[in-house]
Amino acid sequence: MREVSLKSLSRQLGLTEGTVSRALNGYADISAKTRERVRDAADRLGYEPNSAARRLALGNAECIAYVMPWQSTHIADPFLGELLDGISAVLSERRWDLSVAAPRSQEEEVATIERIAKAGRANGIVISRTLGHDPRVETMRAMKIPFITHGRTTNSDDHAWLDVDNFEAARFATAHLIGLGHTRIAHIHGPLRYNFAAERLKGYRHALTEAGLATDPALEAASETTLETGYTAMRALLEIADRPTAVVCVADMVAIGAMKAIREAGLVPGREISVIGYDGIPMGEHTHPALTTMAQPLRSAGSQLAWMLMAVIAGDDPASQQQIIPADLVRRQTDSPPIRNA
Amino acid sequence: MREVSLKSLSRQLGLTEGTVSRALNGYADISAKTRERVRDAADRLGYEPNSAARRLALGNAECIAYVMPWQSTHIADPFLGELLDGISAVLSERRWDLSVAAPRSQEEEVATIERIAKAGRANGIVISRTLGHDPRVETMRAMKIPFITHGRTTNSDDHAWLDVDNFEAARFATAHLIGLGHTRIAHIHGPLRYNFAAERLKGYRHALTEAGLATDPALEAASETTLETGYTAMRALLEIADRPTAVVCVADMVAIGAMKAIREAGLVPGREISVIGYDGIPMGEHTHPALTTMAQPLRSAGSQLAWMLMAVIAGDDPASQQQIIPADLVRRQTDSPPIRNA
DNA sequence: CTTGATTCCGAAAGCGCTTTCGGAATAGCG
DNA sequence: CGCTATTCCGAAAGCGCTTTCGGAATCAAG
Repeated sequence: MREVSLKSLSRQLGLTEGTVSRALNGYADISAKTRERVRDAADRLGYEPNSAARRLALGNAECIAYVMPWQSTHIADPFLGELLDGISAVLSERRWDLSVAAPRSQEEEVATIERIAKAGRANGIVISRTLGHDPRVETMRAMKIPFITHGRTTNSDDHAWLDVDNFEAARFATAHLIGLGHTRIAHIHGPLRYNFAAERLKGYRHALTEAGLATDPALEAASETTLETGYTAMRALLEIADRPTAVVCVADMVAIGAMKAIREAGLVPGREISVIGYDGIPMGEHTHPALTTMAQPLRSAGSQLAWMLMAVIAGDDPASQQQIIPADLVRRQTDSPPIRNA
Repeated sequence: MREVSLKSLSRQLGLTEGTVSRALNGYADISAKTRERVRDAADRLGYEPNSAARRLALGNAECIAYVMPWQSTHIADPFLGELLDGISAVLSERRWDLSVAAPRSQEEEVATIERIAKAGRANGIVISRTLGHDPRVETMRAMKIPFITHGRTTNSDDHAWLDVDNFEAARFATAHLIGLGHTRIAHIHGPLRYNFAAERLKGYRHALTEAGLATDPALEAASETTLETGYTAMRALLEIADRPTAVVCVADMVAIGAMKAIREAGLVPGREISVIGYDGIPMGEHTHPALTTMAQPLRSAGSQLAWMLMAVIAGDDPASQQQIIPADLVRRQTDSPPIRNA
């Protein structure tokens, strides 16, 4: 059960290594007959070219890297699996590899990217959870390595990205609540260094202004994208004088936390206080009451990202690989007209 | 801004490639002075050895692969991030890579493993969610590639694994309910092809027998590890003649689904029917009432797996790299003595 | 049957690195 | 001061594959 190499294969066939290699790689200067013969033997013996050797000879890593956002490694990201699955799906068609790195600090994030680029470990990089100003993007630009971001930055004109229309999603959710008759609408936003959080805040404000309503700093609460912090933020919002009758949340988990706070205050989400989440996580269907949310179709995000990055690697203009996807309002039970009290 | 290679580096230093390489790799036959000089230059120019070349020369992939379980890619695995993070953490210390593959069927799972092994793409493989009889394990054994499994199979004596004591966890949870006075205790189990599900079922049954209680097929319901199927399973359990007063669930998500069914039946989880989950997901703290569960410490599972696999790769006997971790009962609000009615 | 165009394969170089080996320069010893 | 150890580096081979190039064999055409 020796390792089957090109050498052993070729010797067994009475051919040269070069010939066998060309036969396997479909070169035209190999007769159909011997090509067949070679391929049969390769299949039969289970020959698989050594990846390091192939990569070296080709000068091609045949690999793309996903660099995890370090800040979100602790909070369980329910989408990570789907994302990797999607990326891997398109890569495996070409027999490329997916390599993932999990940096432990912002410095390491940048260092990791630099090393990947310098060592030629990957043909391209994908990152997610972009910041408004993102050092990772700067680094990848400087390294001149093809890349795509899941989420934009404030300066994303020249690179490839896939992003949800965060501004519009928050604007739409807020406008929806206004349409129901709400005028005191709060917003629990995420960390504003994240571009998506900043955009959603803008969208929220825009909807208010658009409707002739004043924005009120007291109605804007900060939170991480976790249940706990959403809970805390909502508790604060419940204490202000002129309590909001609705709240737009930066994420479903935050909304679930907010609902908990609302219930604890003796109120019912969707009655005294409407709640709209964002993400469309499965759990949202099963909360009490079921959570109304802005759902984003991320089933395909991974493969989409991979396709686009492949195009960039193939030489396409990165600026041509930019795609925006809409989020859709999924009405369940937490949005309703405000209760007219007394 | 040329790529900095060993050649360019050595030329700049007036040394041979071999000398520079040895200096960088800490060989003793290089004077301290030139070693210093070489390292300075390497740092300054940001030299990073080309990974393909290094791997080829070394005959070492410096990489381990994580092959995702294909069945669970669809259900969002909240632990995936932590797992990869943990693995990556120990690998990055040695500057090894983590490559992840996402097969799309059972055949592909095996084929993926074979290709990784034959192409020498990784020094070792880690898989999770083992089945009682797992073809992946067979394949890795046949390929003679070092590997570790997260979870045992029915035949795990000779390979490395890290696993929770599933039998004991379920036994303990059930015994705990018996201790509270319950005698009609149901179990919602997972797909029994999964070893963990089979083990937990055994533990549940053992606890009953141990206490002199009869096992009752009517009290055993099947489910996937999802909220929806847990809900469905519980609804069925609520319909049987002599309704259970407690239920042990194979997973927290299942328990949450069960709680939903219980509430919908006009009952209160933890009062009319006690519920014990398994996993210890954060969400469990925030359900109503808060879910009692058997929590497993998986924070460190990833790095643990990586350490153990590294040991096997280094030549340790795989049978010496087997570790069992206990699950702990976290009492919250869904376990209480049965209500004595009438 | 000769010439030129094709078809098909062997030979060899090279991808960028590591490592073994041998030899020049230096140091240590009597 | 001569000789054997030692220190330190250059030279070269090799990792397993791909690809370019050239040439022998086969073919078609004159």
